[in-house]
Amino acid sequence: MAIPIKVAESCSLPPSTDGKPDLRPVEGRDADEELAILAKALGHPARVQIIRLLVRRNACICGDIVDELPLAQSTVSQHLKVLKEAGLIRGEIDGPRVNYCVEPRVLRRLKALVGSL
Amino acid sequence: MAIPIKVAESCSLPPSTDGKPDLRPVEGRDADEELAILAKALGHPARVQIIRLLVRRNACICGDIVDELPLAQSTVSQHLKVLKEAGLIRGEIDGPRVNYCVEPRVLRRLKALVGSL
DNA sequence: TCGTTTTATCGTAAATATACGATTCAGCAG
DNA sequence: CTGCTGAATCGTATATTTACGATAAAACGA
Repeated sequence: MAIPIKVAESCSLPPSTDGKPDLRPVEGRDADEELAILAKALGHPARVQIIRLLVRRNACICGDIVDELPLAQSTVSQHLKVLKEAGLIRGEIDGPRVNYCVEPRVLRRLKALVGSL
Repeated sequence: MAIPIKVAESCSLPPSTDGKPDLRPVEGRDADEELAILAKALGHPARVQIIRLLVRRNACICGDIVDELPLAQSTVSQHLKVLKEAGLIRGEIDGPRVNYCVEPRVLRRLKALVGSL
């Protein structure tokens, strides 16, 4: 008998107001790899803080993030890059500034993956 | 006005059959640090696989885990150590073997922390 | 006691991550 | 065009992670 692969939505916590449901499986090799990538990106206190900041305020200028953290500008930029490469955040160019915001879909995906454990 | 610090239970997903609720806050510097540690421990595909294995089967002999993964015994042992140091799993000595199992409390804690994002 | 089995630890090489200052790049304002 | 501001990237030093084989340690069974 085929093992039934779980799909997301096993826990639709915050009633998830926006976006459509993510139908990709939350188990299997691909899901494991994805979860590992997302978890790794979150695996540093500074990056957790950044995500928290971006969730609280809807979006945030890079400079404001630098002000909130006790780290050099270049270091914050590196952390932002890690989060961006994992897909957790997005940066929109706004004049000379860059406005960062979380990717709700990916954050939801992370929650679904962790929830499946 | 004081900012209300969130406490866990914002999402009590799998009806959480065992154990008492974890009343520690899911925000703040300590929570960030804790989430970073747990996420980092999960930040490798092999370790995600191990956790999945231990959740599926209730517990698992170290050797069985080695059999399931395409890695050397010493490497698996190292990954187990990382997970153990993060508190996600526990190893009980059973004769010459070691029986590993997840720490449900810590796994629940991780879910609460991720859910708070 | 002597092997056998099972797991942990050691030693090590290669890769990645982390932090910083210095520099570069991009987008305005004048 | 020139200079200013904000952000990214470079260069670099140090630390951590990851993988492996080899070795040690622990718990039995004969």
